Amino acid sequence: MAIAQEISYRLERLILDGGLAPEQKMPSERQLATRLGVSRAIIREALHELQGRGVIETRHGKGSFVARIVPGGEEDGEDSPLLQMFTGHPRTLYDLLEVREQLEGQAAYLAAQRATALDLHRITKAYSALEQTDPLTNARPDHSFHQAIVEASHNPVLVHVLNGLKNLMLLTVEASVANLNPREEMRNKISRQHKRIYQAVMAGKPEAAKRIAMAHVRFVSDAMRTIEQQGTAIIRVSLHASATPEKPSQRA
Amino acid sequence: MAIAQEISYRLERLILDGGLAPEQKMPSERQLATRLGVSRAIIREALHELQGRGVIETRHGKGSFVARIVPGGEEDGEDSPLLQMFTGHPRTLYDLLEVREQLEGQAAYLAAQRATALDLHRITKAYSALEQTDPLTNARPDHSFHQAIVEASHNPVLVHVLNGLKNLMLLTVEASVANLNPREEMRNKISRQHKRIYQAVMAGKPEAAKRIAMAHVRFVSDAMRTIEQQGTAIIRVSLHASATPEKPSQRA
DNA sequence: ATTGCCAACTGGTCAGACCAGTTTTGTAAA
DNA sequence: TTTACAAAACTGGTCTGACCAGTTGGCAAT
Repeated sequence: MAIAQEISYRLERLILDGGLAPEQKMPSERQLATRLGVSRAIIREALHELQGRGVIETRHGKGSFVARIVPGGEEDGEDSPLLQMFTGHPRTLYDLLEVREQLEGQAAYLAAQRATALDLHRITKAYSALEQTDPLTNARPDHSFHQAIVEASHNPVLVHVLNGLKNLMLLTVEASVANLNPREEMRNKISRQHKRIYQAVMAGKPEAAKRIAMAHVRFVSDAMRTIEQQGTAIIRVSLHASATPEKPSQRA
Repeated sequence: MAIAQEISYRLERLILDGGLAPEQKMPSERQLATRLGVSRAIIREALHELQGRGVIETRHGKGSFVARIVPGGEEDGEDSPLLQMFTGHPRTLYDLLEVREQLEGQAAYLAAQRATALDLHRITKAYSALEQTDPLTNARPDHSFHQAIVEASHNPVLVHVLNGLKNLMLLTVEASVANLNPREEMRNKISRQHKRIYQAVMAGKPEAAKRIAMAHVRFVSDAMRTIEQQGTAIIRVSLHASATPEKPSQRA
């Protein structure tokens, strides 16, 4: 075992055995280094290990201190990184769409520019399915269509990011289709937008594709805003549900 | 927050977000140090933190690996097939910059539009620091400046996504500054671009800010392409591979 | 006594060196 | 040609000594 690990182990034992009480200040790094006969670098690595384990905390200029709450077991509570804020913050949805507008736009642009014959075939297939399906009952074709375009961009980063955003969106609100489609005119407009995106991509017109795709997302965003303001409750999903991490397998 | 903590945090996020799959080998300490522009000691401290947290394990002479069991109870999913290709695929870097171009542009747009007095103060502060620092020795001011603008967009999703992309980038190549700054004219151009971005945001000119910011990223991307084609040592692993276009990167 | 400054702590970061395992590789021997 | 082995060329592990950056306490000037 490396010296650093050994020392971190010894210190942890010392703390857990009560040799060092919570809140208590530990010896300085230089002292520890001298007493234990190792370099300060090693001490620092050991301390960082304890820090990562939550056993101590360190304050610049002051020293290291035994943490108040020394975990008896192992793992403690769960961390909810940042996606917590996405809970119940409707505004986040629009932030999301704001970003999506850009990325979908770029995806359409690149797709129109780079799509191979195979890509075009896939897109056509997805588009047909979209046309022939009743959007009220099934939101998947909509997703598939957009996804096909994104993948035709041949930019794996773009695919990855948009996929992440879509997953995020599912946590906040059900896909736009669920909210918008029930409205007749909305459905028509969206349908027409899809058609124009499709045509632009197939015709290899990047600028047009981008413009239309952006307008599409923007339209959806605005529409949802309007709906929300009208008091009509947007269908939101509770994020506790989960348990169904269905993942559309995409391969590039 | 100390740099070591910051790095350990970013790496952990990267792992949790699926950027690095379990069992996968992380870049070597020396590589990370170079790419992140910090000393190896810092990298080691950060890695020890992750080690203490059980996120990675390290084997002498072999390297550090993402632990099989990552989180304390999160999704265990085995899917993260995408960022695998980031290893040794330079092209991905440009895909990344392609996406960043859009998002940084939008961030600048929104910042120019929404920045509060406090935001402007922060941006100014970051910009001053950027001006007064020797970019050769420190890439942080550059990051801080861009970050300040992104945050001024008041779009948490944008902040989140761009942060993720930045983390991804540091796995591939060190921040542009390290590669570009050594070249006198590059440094001047970039410096001028920063100035123009700064001015546009401060003046509240969204369109201009967007245009300039996008051009900035595009410029960096193009510059790196040029450098790479010139064979001038861009910070990256040299590939001895002769005639093997498809390299079956095995992981196990 | 109050103020203010400096010295002596503390942790934070860096650079370069060298040791110790592991893997690749080039070459000499079979 | 194939095999074997030793030298490179990786990887992480440790050390040293320096300097930067917050914190604190004491001492001097007011």
